[in-house]
Amino acid sequence: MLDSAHETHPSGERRDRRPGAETREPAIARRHTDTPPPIDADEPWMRALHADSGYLLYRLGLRSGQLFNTFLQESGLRLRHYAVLRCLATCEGALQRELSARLGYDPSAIVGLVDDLEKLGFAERRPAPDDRRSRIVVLTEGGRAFLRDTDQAGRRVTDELLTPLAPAERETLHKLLVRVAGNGLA
Amino acid sequence: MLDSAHETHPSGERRDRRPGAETREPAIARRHTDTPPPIDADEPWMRALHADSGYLLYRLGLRSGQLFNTFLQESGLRLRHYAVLRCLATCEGALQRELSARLGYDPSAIVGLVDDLEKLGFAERRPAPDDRRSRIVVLTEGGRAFLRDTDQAGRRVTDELLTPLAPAERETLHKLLVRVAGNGLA
DNA sequence: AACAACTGTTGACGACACCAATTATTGCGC
DNA sequence: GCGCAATAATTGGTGTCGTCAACAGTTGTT
Repeated sequence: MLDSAHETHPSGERRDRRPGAETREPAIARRHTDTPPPIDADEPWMRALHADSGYLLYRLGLRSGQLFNTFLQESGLRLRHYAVLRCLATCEGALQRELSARLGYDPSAIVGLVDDLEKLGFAERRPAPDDRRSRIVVLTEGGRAFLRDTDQAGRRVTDELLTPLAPAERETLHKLLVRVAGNGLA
Repeated sequence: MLDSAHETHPSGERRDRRPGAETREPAIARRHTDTPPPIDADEPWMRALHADSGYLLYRLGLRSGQLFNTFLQESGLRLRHYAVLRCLATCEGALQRELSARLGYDPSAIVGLVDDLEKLGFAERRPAPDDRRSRIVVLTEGGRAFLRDTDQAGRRVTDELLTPLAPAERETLHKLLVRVAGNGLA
């Protein structure tokens, strides 16, 4: 699975982007006379949005999510299910409240996710002995097997995303991302 | 308008995350006996998902988008409107088709976005003289004024997001993000 | 016993990515 | 010139997702 996660753009005419020499190619939309070209690239507010790390992060996050989902689609899961599974794998049994806090998902979202995972036999809810409100969610053997089987393919997703980066650069990027994520959710 | 783009979390009880010492705090969900702790942190598939740059990117992108939207919310716009505006500011008149390609949004999404911008008087559609199918979208004076007025606040969004990073690190991160984004959309 | 706080749960709403279909128009081949 | 594939903008529908409000069962406190 997940060999060619490339056909994201069925019609390959989406990538007419040149790295350098941006912000200038009227070429086609250049003849609606009325307004004289008031483009002053000097004006700071006229910079491209892609020059903004925040927006870049936003777009890249989207692409990353899509990539993860295409990788997971044959298993019937989606990224958020996978996140729950991975979380369960490390904390070994967690209240839904904890999952919600750790993953940054709304408590109501956890319900559906755990429902699905239970239906697939990847996790199950158990009563918490000391608090009858809570349910403890644990990974089943099936869930463990799934994680084991898909681990390698999962790594390939990030590999694919970071293709243009050398290993050392990926490390740098990762450290920076961790720093950025650090103060808020994780 | 739009001075303090900070009151992002009305109820400040969402960020109980500590930067260091993650992945270990059973503390509460630690007593559902049945399963013996089969946690082998050695097992590679048991690493936390947050150790994955791809997932980190996904979460950070989400946070970035939220931050942008709270910054824009008083103006009635959302991030995607803002992206269109900024795109128009640099290319000065673009077919909707071009906006779609540049921003990576579906053509059908552009329609609604430009509709909204037109309603707010920030942009307008003009007929393309050589192709009556196309409409050329141009920034109005109002749109230019809006960009001028909100520019500083816009920068503050990225500043806020990258708080934990020193200026040099932000530069590094930005360069890496550009590289990653480079091969696909922008 | 009464009351506030909390857990899981359901429901609704809006934003958004995605895809299919439609209309008006263009360009091309015959 | 006439049909016909391709294209720009548009509409509509579907599914995921983030967010909030409300609710029931349960806990802890007073």
